[in-house]
Amino acid sequence: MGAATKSPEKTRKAILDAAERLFADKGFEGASMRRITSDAGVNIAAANYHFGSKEALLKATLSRRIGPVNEERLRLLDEIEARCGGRRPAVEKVLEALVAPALRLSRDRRRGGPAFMKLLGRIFADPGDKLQALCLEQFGDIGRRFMPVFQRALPKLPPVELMWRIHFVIGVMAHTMADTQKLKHISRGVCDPDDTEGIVERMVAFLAAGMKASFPKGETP
Amino acid sequence: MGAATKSPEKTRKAILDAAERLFADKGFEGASMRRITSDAGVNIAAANYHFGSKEALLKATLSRRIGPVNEERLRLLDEIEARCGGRRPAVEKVLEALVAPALRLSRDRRRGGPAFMKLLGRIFADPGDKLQALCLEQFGDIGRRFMPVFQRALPKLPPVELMWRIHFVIGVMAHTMADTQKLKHISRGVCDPDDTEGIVERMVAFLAAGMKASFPKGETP
DNA sequence: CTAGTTTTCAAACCATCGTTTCAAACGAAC
DNA sequence: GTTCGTTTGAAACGATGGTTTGAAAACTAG
Repeated sequence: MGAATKSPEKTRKAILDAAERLFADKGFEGASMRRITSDAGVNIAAANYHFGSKEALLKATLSRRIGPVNEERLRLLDEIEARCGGRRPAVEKVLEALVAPALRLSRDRRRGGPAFMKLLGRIFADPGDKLQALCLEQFGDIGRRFMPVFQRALPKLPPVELMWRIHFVIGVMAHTMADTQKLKHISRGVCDPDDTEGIVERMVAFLAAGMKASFPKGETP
Repeated sequence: MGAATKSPEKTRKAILDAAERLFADKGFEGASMRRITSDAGVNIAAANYHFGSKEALLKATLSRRIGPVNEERLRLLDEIEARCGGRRPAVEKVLEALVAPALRLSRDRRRGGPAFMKLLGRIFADPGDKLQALCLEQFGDIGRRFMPVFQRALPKLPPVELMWRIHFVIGVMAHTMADTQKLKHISRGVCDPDDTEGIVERMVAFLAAGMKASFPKGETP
């Protein structure tokens, strides 16, 4: 009845690591189970034995990383609300709670690093039915938790406008997360994609200004 | 020696239309030549006969639409520079020249519509080697033309910050272009993705505020 | 009309895909 | 050591992928 305690977990991890890198590089359809298991140094049947299917493997690959990130987001948000008591929270802080944990993940090479960021950005931009549903499943709670806090931080902004702006925020996040090196190439080394804290600062400054902007139909909140 | 003048162009167009829709919906790897040609109502060999390969078909699909959009972007930018003479151009106008043509394309159902926007957003978010190169090939000129105008519109913003912010702008564009219906679903119908001019207004307002924001290291331009 | 080219078609080719099978190897419990 | 559930391995399955082939069909030119 006892399970083998060492080897199975190693193969699971090896498969997840290889899947993370290959899904990020080639996309869901572009990465093959054969290449994944080959890179992981295990038999192809082991992947289906441990995860059931390719789609389930992708799901496991995402969950392994997104879980902790989302937990830290919620923790930061709790902290913000605790500190500001009844007063209205600063948009900058809320944005940072949303943006920073994901971006910081990119520096922790032991926990996924650039590969997973690329993967996340790719999944976000994928209009495929299944990946779309997977997205909502992984981020639905975050959306429901952050939305009202944003609304309290910007009480004069109509809900429609707020939704659009959060949509824009997600676009900036996804695009910045999806690519860590292209900008360095384009800017000929001027922009450093490894300066995570610098990027967080810049994103928060940019996004906060956008969130607080006066909106087409009228008043400035 | 003479070419059949009517039918071949119809098949080419049918293939391009089907490819546009399927590449957008399923991605490059996810869309099959068989499905594309089947949807187009032509034989599968016709695609390889007219375009040579799947990759060349994608390239043709992109070129057909991007050309006119980029031309209008440059036209609008010329117009802006002509009107403001030596004075510094308004960031809002420059942003609109960059953003509006692509977004307006989505309303012209005869010229591609939502399918192509989805496709473009997808290509942008794709970290694959070939698609990345294809992207730079199609948008390199636009970047080189817009960059200095943005710099003149925001003279006090250091070039590094400007590059990052343009990077953010591209993220918002790509994400908004890539998805026309998801937001409607999430917002339970509150946000209308078909209100193109409204979206342009909102994006320009949001992005202009972000571009003009004070930056971390110091002064507000 | 005929000759010659361009375009279409059904079929086949060969590779690769995700998944399954089933027997061998393994590890812990008795 | 024997037993039993867990994990791995090589091979095969059925399906689908992009691409090619060679002949029929459609067209233009003379």
